[in-house]
Formats: sequence, structure tokens, C-alpha cells
Amino acid sequence: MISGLGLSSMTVKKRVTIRQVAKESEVSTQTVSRVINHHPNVAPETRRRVLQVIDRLGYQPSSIARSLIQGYSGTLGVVGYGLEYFGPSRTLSGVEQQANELGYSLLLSLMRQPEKNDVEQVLRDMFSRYVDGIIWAMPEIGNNRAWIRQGTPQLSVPIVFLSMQPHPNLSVVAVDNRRGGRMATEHLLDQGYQTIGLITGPLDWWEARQRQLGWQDALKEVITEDHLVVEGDWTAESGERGLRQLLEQCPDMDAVFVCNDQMALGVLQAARQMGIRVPEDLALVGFDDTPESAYFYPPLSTVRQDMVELGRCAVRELGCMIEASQQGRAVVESKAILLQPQLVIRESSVRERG
Amino acid sequence: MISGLGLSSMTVKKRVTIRQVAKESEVSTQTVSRVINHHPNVAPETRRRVLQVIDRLGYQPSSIARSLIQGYSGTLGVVGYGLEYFGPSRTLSGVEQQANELGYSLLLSLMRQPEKNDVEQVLRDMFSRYVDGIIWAMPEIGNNRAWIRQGTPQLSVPIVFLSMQPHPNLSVVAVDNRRGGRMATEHLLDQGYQTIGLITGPLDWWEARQRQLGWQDALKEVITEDHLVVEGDWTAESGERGLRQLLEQCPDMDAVFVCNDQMALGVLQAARQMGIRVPEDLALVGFDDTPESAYFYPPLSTVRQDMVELGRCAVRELGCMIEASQQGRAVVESKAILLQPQLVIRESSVRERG
DNA sequence: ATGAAAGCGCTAACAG
DNA sequence: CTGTTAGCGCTTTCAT
Repeated sequence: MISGLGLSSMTVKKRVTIRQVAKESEVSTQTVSRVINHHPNVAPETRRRVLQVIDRLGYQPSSIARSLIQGYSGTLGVVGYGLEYFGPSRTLSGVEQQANELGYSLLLSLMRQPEKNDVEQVLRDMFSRYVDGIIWAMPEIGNNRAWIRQGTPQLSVPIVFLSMQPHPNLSVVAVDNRRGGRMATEHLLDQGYQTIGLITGPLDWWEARQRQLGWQDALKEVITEDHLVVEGDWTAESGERGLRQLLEQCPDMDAVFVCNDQMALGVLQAARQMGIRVPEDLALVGFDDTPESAYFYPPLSTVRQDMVELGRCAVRELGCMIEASQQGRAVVESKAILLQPQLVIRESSVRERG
Repeated sequence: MISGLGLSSMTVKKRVTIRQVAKESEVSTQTVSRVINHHPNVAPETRRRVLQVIDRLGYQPSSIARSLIQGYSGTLGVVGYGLEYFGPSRTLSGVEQQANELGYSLLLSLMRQPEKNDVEQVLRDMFSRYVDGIIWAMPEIGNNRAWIRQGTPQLSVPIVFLSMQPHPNLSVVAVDNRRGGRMATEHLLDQGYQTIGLITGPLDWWEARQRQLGWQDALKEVITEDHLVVEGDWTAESGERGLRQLLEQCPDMDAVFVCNDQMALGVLQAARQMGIRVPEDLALVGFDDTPESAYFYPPLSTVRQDMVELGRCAVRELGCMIEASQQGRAVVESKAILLQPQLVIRESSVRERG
């Protein structure tokens, strides 16, 4: 039986190798290698000839073969989560921008269940692909950082963690959520509001807890006023529920710090339905500053965090670590970088001056 | 000066190779290879012993070496754009989900300037990394598809294109934007609205043009009513401007089909500022169905497109093509898949029944 | 300035 | 069931 003949004699494009180029140029593979790597020690005439053949044959060096030899791949592993949300997708965008500028490719891996212990699997896979470093862009949720204590030592690539609790011996880049929470709350106090409620994100998120702490900082309360706090889940719907619950628990509340803009949108809707005017009866500050926030009704005051910059910053850090480790400096001092958020004041929190 | 000594004597982890495992297990590398690849022909006892050594040494097969031999890498290249927008980031999420389920890793490359001709560069790079296939998840803008005519032939990997004009010999997956546009407009007509304006996306986007065509389909107008159309740029701000301009051009307009939800949000704000009631004076239908849309004031009727499914679908397609091409069937019939959008009716387009 | 040899870590193709 | 021999495509010595 003759199989695979006939039509399949179509050009099944074989990869052009350095050897073919060498043969056609009548030089050794070595010289070709020197040409494509821009080594100085090649006669101009030779270089010209080789380049010409490369062009004619459409030769493309194999990154794979290179990686195998050199032990690294010019690739960064990115472990992400929740790409459907505003923050994470901006972050990834920043990561990609900076990686691109630094000449790195990206190997992307998204996690679905934040808790589950696919960690080892993912890390192993990236390692087996010779990534030069890893961006851990998954929020700290529950104790999904537990693996770090055991796992880190055997990891031979630099890692930068995003949005997590700074940790000795770990490189971390995060937004100063606590400060952001405080800024939001202090702003409300400045505006003369008295009783400031809080709708948090899911409290197993580190970032959510930090924002809550900021709120507490501003209120200078030692005792947490439980009836002023409701836990949300980042969705508009939970914001809506949150406001109702909060007002039940504390009818004289006149302002709320809502821990993201999407929940704030839900609050806005609930307020409307309940006949509560914003900001006259109830002031609101959100967190994120999504592109939509300025178009809410009323336009939402919020805390802007530059997630793109967060991603860029992380990659820059990682770049340094990689460079250092490739130059043999095995131990790089790891540091924590806190990016400062920015208060954006719009109508939802500004009381009309009489 | 002694540099890099002292502490840096820390274990600079060498990669564990199959050879070491073989030696320690007292078998050949071949047998180890068989074990890690789950080949049947290994004595249970041998397998046990090898696995044990693997575990003890923490051995991890090198994907890179494998790729070099086999000529493919278990990786899909993804070329994306505009990750900061709702649609694209959902799409990527879908791509990742399905890729993960099919056992592929993702090599991500984002483009910044949709027009610029980095195409060759990106493609070359992916090719040099032995990607098994490519998802071209960049919207068709301007003539950024021009390269296809020249470039495709020398590409030896399957490609699936997202959100572009179906094309003979190309695999394309897209949402039926035209149908969506028609559905939105027909719904407005059904509700008794008479003069239906249009705020489009940037008209160099194929998707934007399709939605416009849908609107025209519904109006059954041969002559395009230019004064009923304004071109936006997907931002809320452009929606705001768009409404003002539209009303100037055509004061008796009583409904608008706005080509994405973000612009619709801008329209909503403009309407409020101008004292126009929605939907009493002006009805609105958007496009996308973002999570926020249901929380706009009033809640926004819109055309939902399932971008996650779009991404998944594309990867499934690509998976088939890859399989086919690896089995030697060089030419795979390429098809176009159109996903159907869905009309979501909320308050912004429903006229109160008297 | 150029080339020859060795080998990165693994698997394919054949032996036994 | 197991081992041997090649060699994927390239770079790294080390010669010349």
C-alpha cells in the first residue's frame, strides 16, 4: 500500500537550517552563526554573501535550538488570573508592553480556580520551557501563596510577584491599596461626611483587606464598627445588595467607600431605586477608575490605580533580576515596590457648597 | 577584589537530565524516556524504580529538547490587540481556556499600532519558536490584512483569524456583527420608533462597518441617510459627542443604535445633560453587553456577543487544523464560522405601554 | 577571519 | 521488554 503519496507530494516545507545556508554560501556553519549573531569577526564580503543566501532561502534561526544550548529562551512566564476584570487585563497589557520593549516573549498561563494547587504544574511547565523569569500576576487570595514557603527554594528562575503582601526575600510589586483606602475615606471626612460605610471586596483577597485597613486608618477607630461594613464580591450586583444591607444596619450613614468601581455602579443604581440622592444624601468613592467611571450618574469619585504601570514595573524588576542572575550574582536583593494610587474627585463625593 | 563569592556559593542548580536519571536507575536513557512518555513497553518494576529516581532527583523533562526533535512545541501563538477593551480581553480569556483544555501553552504577542507592519517580525518569531498554530486575534482595521495575500503561502503553520471578513482559503471565526446590527435596529422599529440614528465604531474596523450594514439592512434604505450617522471611536466620550451631533443634524430622531456599550454610556450621559428622557424621548440599543450595561441608568438594551466562546471556538478550529496537518493531510479545508449574537432587551429601548 | 569537533537534552529507529 | 546509534539546529570551545 502506497500511502501519503500523490497530492501530499506538495511542498511540505522543510525548515531551512543553518547547514543549508552554510553549504550554499560555501562557508562553515560557524561563519553563518557569526553572521546572524552580528559577531565582528566576519569579512564584509563573506557576510554579504551569507546574508544574501539567508535571504534567498528564507532562513530563520531556530530559537528552540538556541534555547537548548544556552539554557534560556528570551521568554517570560506570566501567570495570570481574572482576565475578564479591568485590573488584571490592564496589568497584562503593561506586562506585555514592557516585555516587548525589553525583547522578551511571553508564555501565558491563566489560572481559573485561585485556590487550586496547579501551581506546581504550571511552574514545572514554564521551567521545562526554559523561561528566563516569571511574573506571578495572580492576586493573593486565600492562602494561595502557601506554596511559596515550600516551593521557592527549588525554583531556579527569578520571580516577581504582583499585588501581594510584601515578604522578605521576595520581589513584590503592588499598589498601595491601604493608602488608597485611607485617601478615599479621608476625602469623605474632609467633605464633612460623618458616618462612612464600607463595601469591601472579597476579604480573602489581600488587596481587599488592605483597602479596608485604609478605611480604618482614616476613621482612627480601634474598634471595628462591624455594622458599617459589608463584604462584596467585586460585582455591581453585590454593590447593590451591599448598600441595602448597610442602610438597614445603619440608617444614618451618609457616605460609603466602595472598594471598586463596578460595585459602586451597583450602589448608584440601588440608591436611585431607593430615592437616595448622590451626593446630597449619600456620598460615594470607588476604587480603580475605569474608563466608564467618569460617565456614571453622577460621575464617580474614585481612587485611580495605574495597573499598566504595575505590569511594566514588574517586568522591569524581573529584567534586572534576570540580568543579575545570568551574570552569576546568584542572590539578588529582593525588594518590594509600592505604587501610589491617586484620588480622582468627581461629583459623587462633593457636597454642594451652600 | 573578590566578587560574587561568599554567599553566592549557593547551589546554582544545574538542570537534571534524563541521563542522570538513567544512570541512577541503572537503565538506558531510552527506558527513562519510555517511562516519562507512558509507553507501554516497560516492566512495572523498572517503571517503579525509574519513577522513584525521577522523583528523588526532581527531574523535569525539557520541552525545549523535545520540540527540537519533534518539530513542534505544544504551543499556540496568539497575536492580540487592544487588551484594555472588553471584547479582546474576553476573547483572550476564551482562547486560554480552550488551549488549556486541549493541552496547549500560549505564546502571547500584542500589537500596538494596528497598521504597522511588524507582522512579519511577529510571525517569524513565533515560527522560530515552533508554534503549532497561530490565533490571529487582531481586529481587521484599515488594510492590516494586506500581508495575507503575499505572506500566507510561506507560512507553514495553520492560522485561524478572528473577527475578520471571511476569505476563501482562510479559517475565520467571527461574530455575525451585521446580523447583530440588524437585530438591534429591528427591535427599535418593533417598539414603534421611527427615526433611528446610528453611532458607529471607527469605520476602518471591519466589525464597525458590519454593524452599520446591519442597521442599513433593517432600515431597508437604499440611500444611506448620512445625517443619521455619526462615526465614533468606541469611547464613551465619542458617544457623548455623537449624540449631540446627531440631534443637531436630525432633531426628530427618536432612537439610536450605538455600536458599543461604552459609547452608549456616553450617550446616556449626554441625554441626561440635555434633558432628554430615555427611553421616552429617545430609545437606545448598544452592542457588547458588558457586565456594567445592566446597571446603567436606565439599564441598557444591547446585543450580546459571547467573546469567550469566540476565543474557544477559534482554538478548537485551530486544534483540528493542527491535528490534520500533523497527520499529513497538508491541505485542510478552511471554513468560516459565524457566531450568532443575541439581543438583550432592557429598559433603554422599551416604550412604556400607555 | 574561518573551520572542526563536541554536545545541549531528548527521541526515533532499529536492533537484540 | 531493553539498549544502541543517530541526530534535531544550533553554539561553544579550540584550532588554524
